[in-house]
Amino acid sequence: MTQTNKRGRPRKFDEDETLDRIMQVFWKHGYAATSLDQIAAETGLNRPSLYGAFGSKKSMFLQALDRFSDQMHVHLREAGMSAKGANGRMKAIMSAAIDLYTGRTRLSGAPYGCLAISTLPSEAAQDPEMQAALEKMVHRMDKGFASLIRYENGTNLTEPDIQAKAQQLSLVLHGISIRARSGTDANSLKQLAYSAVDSLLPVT
Amino acid sequence: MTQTNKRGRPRKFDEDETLDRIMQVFWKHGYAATSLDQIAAETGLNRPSLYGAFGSKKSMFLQALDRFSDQMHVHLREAGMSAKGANGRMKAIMSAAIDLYTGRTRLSGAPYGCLAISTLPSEAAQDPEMQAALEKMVHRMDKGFASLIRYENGTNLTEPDIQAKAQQLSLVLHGISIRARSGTDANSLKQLAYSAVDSLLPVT
DNA sequence: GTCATTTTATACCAAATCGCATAAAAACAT
DNA sequence: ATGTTTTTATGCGATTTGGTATAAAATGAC
Repeated sequence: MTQTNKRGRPRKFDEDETLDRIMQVFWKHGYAATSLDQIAAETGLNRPSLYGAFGSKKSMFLQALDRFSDQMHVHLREAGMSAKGANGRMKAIMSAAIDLYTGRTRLSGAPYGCLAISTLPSEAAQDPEMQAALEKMVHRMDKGFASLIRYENGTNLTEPDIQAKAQQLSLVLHGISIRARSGTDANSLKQLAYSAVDSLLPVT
Repeated sequence: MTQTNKRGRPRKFDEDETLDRIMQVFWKHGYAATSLDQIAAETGLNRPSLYGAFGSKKSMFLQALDRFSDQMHVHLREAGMSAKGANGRMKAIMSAAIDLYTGRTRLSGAPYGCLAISTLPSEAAQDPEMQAALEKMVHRMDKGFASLIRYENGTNLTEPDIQAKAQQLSLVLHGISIRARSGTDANSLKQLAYSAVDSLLPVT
């Protein structure tokens, strides 16, 4: 056991809660348009404290993104558990994602779409780290969908087919996050998503 | 006929060519991360000239976006003409869009995805004009796909079905533009797109 | 209590930002 | 030529940017 004795002046803020607030600011305004002053105002901290806890602006953003990714995948995984069969589980996941994108969860307070899809593309072309982060997010979703299909599949689909279907579903969800950001309501999005799931993973 | 006599000092630059260059800068860096100095350097003009010709930064961006939208739709329409049947035409359109997204056309010099999908989402939540522009881009694509399906359809699909299919295809293409921006190569994207088209518009 | 350590708060800095004021330059009208 | 009009070029200027230096404050160690 490492000693966890706190030396020096104690922090006035909770790191996770602060990172949640940071996430919200980036989620709304994107990366470039967010200033450290905005973040300071929203978190109640001042810039030196922010820098001490999370490093540079980019480092802060990437940490918020990781946190978003983890929380989103927990959220979707839980939703997937609540139904049966590939078709049903995928619809539940789509529904949960759309709730997230349209501001109907505790994680998302407003219809800001997907943090990654809404903010990373504008940075990806000028910053390899941002591009890598985008690629990682996309691949993580691909892998998650593939493993669900693989698990629920009655050996009907070959592995390449599984991968292809998973990518198709990711495509659809990314497109849906764009539409959520453009103002489309949750019900319309769910109709779209369900019909996409039905055509890709028909009920057996 | 209004007299088109040019009064005053003649311009040293071509407006369309300059707008093309402006478009490239926004395409690569997004809206917020692009500075007027960058644009000035890239176009060879100085800021007052830019302002005189195109107005504010946002006005410049929206004009570049309109130009992109028009040129893209010409590009896709031409591609659609080159094939027969709903399935074939849609595949040709997808292929042309992917060429555009991956920097394989004269319009796009690099694999920067779609100007609209790569840059607008990050601005949409804080600026209603940007959100409206994003919505307009999405709807324009929906309408284009719907009219193609409607035209090629042998009265098999009802109008709501046509709209739904069109939106599905838009979803797919938006997702593909995200992947293009994340670095996926053109061939992989085309495989994805073709298989999506086959499942949504099967050959009769 | 005194020292070491860590966080906070204020203030600063150099660079970059958008927009515009001002004046020179280049054309046409008369 | 002289004046009018439009574009160019230089440069200002107030604001904002990300990051940090400095010092005060708050804790534990001894």
